[in-house]
Parts: sequence; C-alpha cells; structure tokens
Amino acid sequence: MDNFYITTAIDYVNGSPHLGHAYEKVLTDVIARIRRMMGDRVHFLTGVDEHGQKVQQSARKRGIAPQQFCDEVSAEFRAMLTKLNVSNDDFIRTTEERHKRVVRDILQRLFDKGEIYKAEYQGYYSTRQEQFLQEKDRNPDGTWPEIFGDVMEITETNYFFKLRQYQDWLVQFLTENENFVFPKFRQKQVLEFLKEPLNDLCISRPKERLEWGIPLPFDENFVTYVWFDALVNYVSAVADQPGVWPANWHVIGKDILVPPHAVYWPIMLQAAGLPLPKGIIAHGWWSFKGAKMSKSTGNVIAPAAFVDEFGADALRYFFLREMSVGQDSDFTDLQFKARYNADLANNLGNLLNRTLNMSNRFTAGVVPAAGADGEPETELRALWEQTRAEVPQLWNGFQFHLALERTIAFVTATNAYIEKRAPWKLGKSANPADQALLGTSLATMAEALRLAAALLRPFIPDSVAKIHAALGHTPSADWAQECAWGGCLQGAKLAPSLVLFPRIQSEEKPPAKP
RNA sequence: UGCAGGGUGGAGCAGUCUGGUAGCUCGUCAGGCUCAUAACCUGAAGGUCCUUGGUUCAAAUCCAAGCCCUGCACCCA
Repeated sequence: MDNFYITTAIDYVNGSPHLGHAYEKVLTDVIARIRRMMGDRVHFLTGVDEHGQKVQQSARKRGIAPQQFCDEVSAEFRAMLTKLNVSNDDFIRTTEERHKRVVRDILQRLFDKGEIYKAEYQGYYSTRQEQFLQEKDRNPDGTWPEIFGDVMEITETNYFFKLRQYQDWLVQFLTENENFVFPKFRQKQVLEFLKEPLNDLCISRPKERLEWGIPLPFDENFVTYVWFDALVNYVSAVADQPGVWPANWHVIGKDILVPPHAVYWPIMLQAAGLPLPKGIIAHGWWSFKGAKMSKSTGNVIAPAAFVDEFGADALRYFFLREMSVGQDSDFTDLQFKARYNADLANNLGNLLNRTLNMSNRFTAGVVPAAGADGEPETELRALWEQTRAEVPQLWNGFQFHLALERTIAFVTATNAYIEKRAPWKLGKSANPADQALLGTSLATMAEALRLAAALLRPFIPDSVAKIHAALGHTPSADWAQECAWGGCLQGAKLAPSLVLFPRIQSEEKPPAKP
C-alpha cells in the first residue's frame, strides 16, 4: 500500500470563498478519492493562510482582533468543504501552534546554516498605504499617485534568504525532472523565469509595520513574511506523522506557481535538507460569463448557492467535466444546465430510473440471472472492457474531462442497449424465450449501471452512494474487482423508482424564428 | 511592450504532446420507441480545423512567418 500525500493551496482568509476556491478543492478531492479507491494510504491536506497585513487591516476595520477575524472567515472555508463533500483528512491554519513551531524550527535551522542574512533595503515607502512602492507604481510623469499620500525614501533592515545560490541547482533539477510541474507548458514557463538571475528573498517585516505574523526565532523584532509562513504548512501539518512527507502533489492555481511554488519552495526545502514534493499541478482559472472572476471586481459566484440548488455532485461533475486541468474555462448558467441535463439527468439519472421501474414492473424489483450473451450484450461488454481500461489512464494523466466523456459514453451505450432489447415488449410476452431475454436485459442494465458507478464514484460520491443503495449493492473494497462484469447483483432487491438528478427546466423562452 | 493561452460545422468546447476515417453537448430537420425525468434511441443537414509557406506518402496535429481575440503584468484559486 503506497502513501499518497496531496495538498491544496491554503486560501488567504481576507475574503469569502468563491467558485475558484471551490474548484481547486474539488479537483484535489477527486484525485484523493481516486487514489483511495485504488488502495493508496491517502493523506489529503487543505487549510487557510491567516497571517499578514491585509488580515490585520481587515480586522482593524471591523474593530475586532485578527484572530477573531480569522476564526470567522476560516469557518466559512471549512463550511464550503463540507458543502462540497471534500474528503480532506486535515485542515491547517497558519495561526496554529503546530504550524508556528515548525516554521520557527526551519527558520532557525536555515539561520544556523548561514542561509539567512540581515541586510538593509532601500526603497520608496507610503505611510498612508503602509507599503513599499515599486517604480511601476509611479505615474507616467514620475509623481506618485494620490492614493499613496506622502512617499518617502527610507531604509529598512530585513532578513534575506539566499535564494540565488540555489538557482543552478534548481535549473538542473527541473531539467532532470521534466514532469515536476503539470501541465508541461507550465514547467517551461518556470525554466523561462529562471533564465533571469534570482534575487535573494526578503523573508521578514519589522514588527512596527506588521504584527500579525510569526516572530523570527533569532530576532523577535521581526515577523516572517508570506512564503516562509504559508508554504511551510505542507510540512508543518504532517510534522508529527513520519512517512507522510514528501507530498506527491501540490495542487495550486497557476498564479502562485512562479515563483512561489516552483522556485521558492523547492529551494527552501533543499536548503533545509528536506525532500522535495514529487510534483505540482497548476490549474487554470474560471471566468464567469466571459469575464474574469476576482475579489476586486466583485464578479464572484458563491459556490454555496449552486450547491443548495443543484447539489454538490452537480457542481463537482461540471468542474471536472468542463475544465481541462491547467486550462482556463468559462462558467455560465447555460452551460451548467446543459451539462447537468444532458449527462446527469437525461442520461445517467434516467438510466437508473428506467432500470428501477422496469425491474419493479416485470421481476418484482429483484435482479434476475442473466442468460447467455447475445450480440447486444457482447457489444456493450466490449465497450465496457475498453472503457475500464482507458478511463484510469486518463485519470492518471489528469484528463478528467476526457475520462468523464468516455464514462458517460458508456452510459449512453447502455441506454442504446435498452432500445435494442426493448424489455418493455419482452415483459408483455409469455414466450419463455422472451422471458429469458427479459431477464438478461434487466440484469445487464443493472450491471452496466453498477459498473458506470464504479467509474463515477470519485466525482459524484453522494450520487453513486444513492445508486448503490438503489441497486441493493455494497461495493467491493477492491476496485478492480468492482469493475469486473459479472453477476454480483443477481437476486438484489432494487428500490422503487428514483429521480437522482431532477431535470432543470429552462426558464428562457425559445427564441422566435426569423 | 513583456509573458502566457486561444482561433475547429449555427452556439459552446474536445481532439494537437504520441501526424493517418474531425469527436462531444446544445440547436435544426426526419424517423423510431413509449420502460423513463417533455426522457431515450436511430438517421440527416451543416466544417477552407485563422492565413501563408515548409516537412511528409499523409498535417487540425510537426516547423516557420503573419493576422486576430483573451488573460496576466497591484490583490486574486
């Protein structure tokens, strides 16, 4: 049994969760569920990033303590996970003691090794915004924008991490591990970035400017800033569980790949003498009706509303079916409904319902024994063998959109199979040959449904549980065995009719014809 | 300007890495079925796969150049 450790990015608690956060968690969850199903010992970590200036400011604005602010927003993120049926094994918050301890340990270790040094930094500082400014913040005429107020050039002392001396090592590492970042074009982008010399990384902020952080163990007048806090969560969360680190995959958004996850993080680990993760998955972004989704534009969809209306599985299915991992996609109500109706309601849901109905009508709701295969059965079985071989390979390559297309194609083929056999006709015939054929077709329908469910389980776990219940089936712990076409449903008592995914009625009137 | 992604039947997308009948959903048209969630099944119409040039027996797919669209470049999954 292999260990499999997978993480999501930890979300910054400065705002409420939105569709993009939801996607990342679901994507990671699907991978985690697949590995569990395959028999791995999975550890799935997610969490929140709670330190930093913005949190401090937001809390102050509301007149509450930063910790209380974090408690509230973190609760929202946790609620989202529950709502989406995300099967994380742990949830880390960077304000937790277990995290702070490890961050300080690592910082101390690097400091002792001479990987961290103190230096002066000179720059333009806006007291009003409490931040250093970049040259690009200037107006074209060289003045500073009004919002910054008085800008002065100041000198500040800070601690720096010797990033640069690991640059060549990292380039070599990435060259030797060409699949470190998925998708591949992202890895190229990292190497592109590394063609320019790296600057050493400023890892501290003086306490006068930022209180809400982890104090440096070797200088309590400073707190550590952003990356040495946030990235370390992947290690700190499992510090007391030997054998879990290194992670197999860090699942993150494309925006935080370069430089944090693909440059800082490997170098930090290497410098600290810790093993590197095996890979990074950088997913794309959802737009909404063609427009980018962002906190600042307010163009944000609350995932909770969708879940309340259509169920977690509907959203999970859409996420994975519609987006090619690594690419961007557009989310529209229309597309969501089209997918939902076509794949889940009309195809899968309807297959279940007609199977249950006919079995109840013709064989008292008990799955009969299948007779010898005729041509329709042989054909469907052949498609199944092909599908069960193909789909896991697509899973391994994170080609979930294709995997689901193939899976649903098998469901479509099952619906077509039913048309060929027309059990509703056979059921009305007293002819023993027809009755035998009726048994075969009902058994085959139920079996095909059970098998499709085996491929859908990581994606729509609740619905698959309902399918299993309706089929009177307890899935095998051995997934390969669960995928074997056989007679294990024979004699099972089926539920009465069941509408798994109620069809979404279109509110729009059909367009007038020209 | 820099970096990245994309341009495929009426709409939205997949396929491009690993060249060889262009696939899916919606829509349209015709037919079938009536077990089922106005569902399902079958068939049809509809495509210069952005352009040009190259490699090849063969290019949506590889190479080169160009055109157009989008995102990022402050915060953001």
